[in-house]
Amino acid sequence: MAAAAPYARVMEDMVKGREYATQLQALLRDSPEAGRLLDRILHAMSRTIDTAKAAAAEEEEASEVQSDVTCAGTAGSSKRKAAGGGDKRASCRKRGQQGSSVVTKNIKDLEDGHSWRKYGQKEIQNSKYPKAYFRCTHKYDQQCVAQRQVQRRDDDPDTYTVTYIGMHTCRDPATAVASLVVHAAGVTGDDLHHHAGSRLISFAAANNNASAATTSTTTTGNTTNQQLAVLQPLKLECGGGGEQEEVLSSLTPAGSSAAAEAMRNGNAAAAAATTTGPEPDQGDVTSGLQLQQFYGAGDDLAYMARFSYDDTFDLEDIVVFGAPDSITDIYADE
DNA sequence: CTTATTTGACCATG
DNA sequence: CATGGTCAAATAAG
Repeated sequence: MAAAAPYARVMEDMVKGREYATQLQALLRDSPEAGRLLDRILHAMSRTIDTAKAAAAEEEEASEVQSDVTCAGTAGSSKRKAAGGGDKRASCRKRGQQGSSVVTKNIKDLEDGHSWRKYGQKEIQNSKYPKAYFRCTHKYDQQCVAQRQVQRRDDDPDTYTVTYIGMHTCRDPATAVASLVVHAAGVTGDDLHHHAGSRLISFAAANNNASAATTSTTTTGNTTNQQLAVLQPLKLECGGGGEQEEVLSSLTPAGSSAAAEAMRNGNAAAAAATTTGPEPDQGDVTSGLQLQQFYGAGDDLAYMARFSYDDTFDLEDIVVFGAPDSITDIYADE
């Protein structure tokens, strides 16, 4: 820091701008159009900021964002050592490689669209708040290696420093590359709450067909409970030109769970539980599915949203097909 | 019942 | 040996 390089200034302004946009969004949340636009703005700004950060981090090891590569390789690991649970953890790091798998960022909203399972928490020296450790829910049934560490910041308890380690290799419909057709048919129209308190959305069947898939009701601590119903995907796309595996059909999670069942149905929203305690102490929140903002316009339009990864693992680039609207996620970075 | 979280103990590393 | 990361038994939640 110290030297206010042009980069720093630009970054500062960008961040400020995004912050203001976020505030504006809150004020304009009653206008779907405005909200949508703001979403786009925010998304664009976030991307710009991330890109700049990544670029800067490559040149000089900045203190905020760092990208390394974890050579997890074919780390089978996970051998249950009965008594001496010794895990040799080889961490080879390579630098300058793209497709970084370690990213840290400061965010206010812990939701990131992935389902995490907390496996530990530690008090950290010089930090007021503990650090929470998460692994992908599908670590064992799908060998997903993604991990996340969350720590509330000392200076700004409203934000968390989140470190993402490893990329998701799971096929969680909520997180993996998958296309779904959803339909914004707010049951009452009122169901389509904007992100008043929570940022969940309600989807309903695209085909009017009442065979609505499972409706997992996510109850946020508050009175907001909405239903998520996702139709079977009509089409599956691969993300980012890379050859992506098959469809989400050959999933064989060992344990028969609601999630597995839902997946079999191609239902993405299965375990969408968004726990937002009145005051999450620190990262101890397990996130579920969320398409964040969704300003569905018409009542009969069907939208197709596609999730794909960024090289930075900045999850969800939601693209909407066949609809004027676009779903964008709001990312309250930094 | 199954699955998730909590939490102290254990382990690796510098 | 201090620190941070993970395990796993107990417990909570659904």
